[in-house]
Amino acid sequence: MSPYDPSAFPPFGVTVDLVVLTVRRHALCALVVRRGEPPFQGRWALPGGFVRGDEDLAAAAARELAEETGLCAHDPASPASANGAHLEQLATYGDPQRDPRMRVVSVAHLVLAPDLPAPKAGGDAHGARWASVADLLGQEAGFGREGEQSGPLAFDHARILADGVERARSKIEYSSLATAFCPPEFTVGELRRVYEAVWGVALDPRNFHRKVTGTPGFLVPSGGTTTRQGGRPAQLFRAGGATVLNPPMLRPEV
Amino acid sequence: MSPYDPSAFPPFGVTVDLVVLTVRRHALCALVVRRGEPPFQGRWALPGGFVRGDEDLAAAAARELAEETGLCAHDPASPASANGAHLEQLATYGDPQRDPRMRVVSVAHLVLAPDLPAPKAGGDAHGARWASVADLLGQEAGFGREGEQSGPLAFDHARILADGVERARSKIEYSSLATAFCPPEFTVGELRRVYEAVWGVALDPRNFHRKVTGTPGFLVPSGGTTTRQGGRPAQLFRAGGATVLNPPMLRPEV
DNA sequence: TCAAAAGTGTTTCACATACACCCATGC
DNA sequence: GCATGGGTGTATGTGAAACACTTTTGA
Repeated sequence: MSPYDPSAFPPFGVTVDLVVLTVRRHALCALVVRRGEPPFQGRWALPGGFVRGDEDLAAAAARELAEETGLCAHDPASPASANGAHLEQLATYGDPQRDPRMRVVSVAHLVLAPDLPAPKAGGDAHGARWASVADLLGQEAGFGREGEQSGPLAFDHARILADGVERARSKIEYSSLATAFCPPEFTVGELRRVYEAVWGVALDPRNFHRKVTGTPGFLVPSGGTTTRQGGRPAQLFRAGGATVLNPPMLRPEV
Repeated sequence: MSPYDPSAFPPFGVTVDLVVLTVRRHALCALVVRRGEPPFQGRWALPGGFVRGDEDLAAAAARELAEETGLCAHDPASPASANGAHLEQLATYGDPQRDPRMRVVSVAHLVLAPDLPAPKAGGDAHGARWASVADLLGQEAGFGREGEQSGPLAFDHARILADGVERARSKIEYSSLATAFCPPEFTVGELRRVYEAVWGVALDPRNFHRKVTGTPGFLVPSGGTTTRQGGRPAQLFRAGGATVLNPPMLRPEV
C-alpha cells in the first residue's frame, strides 16, 4: 500500500482546541467553557471545535477564538489586525481513547491575550469564564480558595493546558511575547507583573527595568505617562519590532 | 451545533511525516524516499504514512521509523529501547490544498539519529537515501555540487523539513539532544563536529571542551580512549543523565 | 621531527545580581 | 511628612570569547 493511498485511511475527526491565556489580578488565567452535553457534561473544558473542510488549521483556531472572545488573532504569518492577540500552534493530541465516542485528533493552539473585560458566552459555549491556571491544574493544595470550584478539565485538556502554560513560560524568556499580555500601551511595571504572574516568581524591579529598556527593539516609548494610585508616574511604552530577545530574560531558579 | 458533535465532522486523512536527521561526513542530512506514484511521482519526499485507527500519533511515527530505518524510537515518555533515536512531535500541517487529492492533515515528527550505515529501502519506499539538508532546501547556490540532484521535495515537505531543522538547531542549544546524533560512545571532538554541522559554524575546540565537560550530567567518561589518525587519543564519553543544559550552549551570531 | 588533534591556563569583557540611592506623585 | 512605586548608579561574581601553551599520538 502506498503511504498516501487516499482510499485506505481510517475516519478521523480533526478539531482545534485553544489555550487562551491572560493575566488578571496578578494571576495567570485561562479561558474555559462549560460543556453543555455529554461526555463530561457540566465540566469545564478548553474552547474549541471541528475544523471545517476547506479551512486551514490556523484559520479554524482564529475563528473559534473570535467566536468565544471577539478577539482577532494576530498570526505572525498574516498581517496584523486590530486588537490582535498572539496565536501559535501548540501541539497535536491524538490518543485513540481521548474522546470516548470516536477517534478525534486535536490540534491545540496557544493564544496570549491582554486582560479582557469578560468572556462573552456566545457561540457554542453554554458558559465561559477566566479561571486561574493554578486552580485548574490543582497546583495549589487549596488553602481556602474562594471562587468557583472547577473540578478537573474534560478530556485531556489538563494536559493540553499544562503544555500551553509551559510553552508560554519558556517563550517569554527569549522572545518579546510577554507584551502580548499587555494592552497596546503599558508601563514597565505592568510588563514586570506579567512576567511575575506567568513565572510565579518575584523579580527585582530595578534590574528588570534596566534590562527591558536596554534591549534594543523590545520597547519603544509612546511619549505619555500614567498617573497611578500612589507613586511616581510611569512612562508608557509600546511593543517594539523585536521578536527575539538577545540576551534572554532569565527566569530565576526554582 | 456542539463543538464535538461526532456526526458532523468532515472526512480527514491523518498521516505522520518524519524529519529524520543525522550528521554524515560533517554535514546535516535528512532521510528522503522516492515517491513511486502520483502525485509528485519520482520526486523525493519525507517518509511517512497514515495513522492507523487504533494507534497513537507517537506510535505511528515510531512504526514508520522502524519500517524505514530499523531504528527503535526512544520516546522520552516511554522507556528507552536499544539503538534508540530521539523522537518528538514537531508540528502539524493542515493546509486544505497540501495534498491535491483529498484533505490530509499531517502530524510531523522529528527524529535525531546517529550516523547509520545506509537506509534500507524496505517498507513503502521505492528508494531511500540520506540527502544533505543544504541541498534539499536549496540554501546552496550550487557551486558544482556532485551527488544526485534532488529537485524540490514533494508536497509541503520542504517547509516541514525547514521547521524540523530549525527545531533541531535551537534544541541543541539548551538540551543535551546533540548526543542523539552520536553513537553510544563518542569523543568531545565528535560532539563538537555535530554542533558545527547542525549550526553550520566553526566552534573553538578549547572552549567547547571546557564547556561540555564542565556541565554536570552532560557527559560521563566511559573510561576508554580512541586512537585516531594523527593526534592525541581522546577520552570516550557517554551521554549523561542531564536533559537540559544550564547554562546553554551559545550559538555564535550569524 | 613534524603534523594533528586533545586538553589546560589566563586574560578580558559582557552581563546578571544585589542593593544603595534619588525622583515624583497622592494622601 | 510619608508611603508608594518609578528609575539610576555601582560593586561583585559568573561565564563566554580569544588565544597562548602543553600533551600525546601517527607518519
